[in-house]
Amino acid sequence: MNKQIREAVELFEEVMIFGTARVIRSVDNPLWKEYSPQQIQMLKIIHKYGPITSGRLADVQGVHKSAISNRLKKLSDQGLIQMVKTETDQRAKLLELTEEGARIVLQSDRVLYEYLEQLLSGQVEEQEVEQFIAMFRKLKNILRWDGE
Amino acid sequence: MNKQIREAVELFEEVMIFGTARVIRSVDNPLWKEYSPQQIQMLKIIHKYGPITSGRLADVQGVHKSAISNRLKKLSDQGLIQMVKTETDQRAKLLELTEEGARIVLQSDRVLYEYLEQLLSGQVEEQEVEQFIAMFRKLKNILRWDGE
DNA sequence: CATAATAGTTTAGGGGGTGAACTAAATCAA
DNA sequence: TTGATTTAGTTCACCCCCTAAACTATTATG
Repeated sequence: MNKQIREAVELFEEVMIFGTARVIRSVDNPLWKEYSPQQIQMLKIIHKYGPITSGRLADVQGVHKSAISNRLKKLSDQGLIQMVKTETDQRAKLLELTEEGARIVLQSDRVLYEYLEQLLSGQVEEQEVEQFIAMFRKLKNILRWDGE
Repeated sequence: MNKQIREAVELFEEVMIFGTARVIRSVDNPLWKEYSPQQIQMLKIIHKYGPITSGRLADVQGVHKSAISNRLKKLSDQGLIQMVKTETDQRAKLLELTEEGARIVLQSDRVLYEYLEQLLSGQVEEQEVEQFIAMFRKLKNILRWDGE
């Protein structure tokens, strides 16, 4: 089996699978202590895709509906998400962010931005950032989780 | 704030933080159903660094000793890990893989290899693999979790 | 109208993690 | 040497994540 590919696989595992978890744990910010990455992701998805149903959220996050149900309860208890009435389907619940929820999303963007900036400062060339973007765009497309 | 960096941060988040979890969940293989990524990682670390103590494992995996204790119990119950006597320090427990444990490590390498191969087949140029390796080597160094 | 499909919730069970309390062994120091 | 302190690991309480199956309520369909 191709030696080069072997190294790629190993790096993929070390950086993506094992490394990511460490990075997340090492971000030292109250916002990340208070909300899990999955909760933040849920807020971001709602922020981006406007009023959205639980079911759709489950598809986008790639988990079962029950996982969303659970998160929803926690986040709406904290006043970050609110329900909107649906005229059409009485079963569906449309979710949207409260102002506080939107604030958290913006704040979390800043936190990650600052963390990465500090992590990368002086380590990366302008040109490497371009390469990084190109490669990660590609990765995103390849991994293109089928749930769209 | 720099638009290019903003995109890099967003891609980092989408691919690394959110994407990785999806990839892991979507690997459809009995081995990955039976053992968690953290369990696999623990086996690999023991495989690579020979007889090793719990404490050292906690450092390498970047978690508390109690998390390791828990995993250790599960994995040794399944006969993948065994204890070696230490002559020097009676408190320390040196861990090593059983033959079955070593088998699992090799098998798990194959599973990931095959999964990625199938995922990337026809999507990636030879040259891109080189770029990928270069960039991930760099990422690995930058993220260089301090626990060595 | 009765049956089937769909949206969400709930519950049980297993994975991950932290932090503090606790045992036992090793070290240090008076 | 002995008493205090540090160190290696375990255990426990508590939280998050997830799946899968059972269950309600509403909508669609034959």
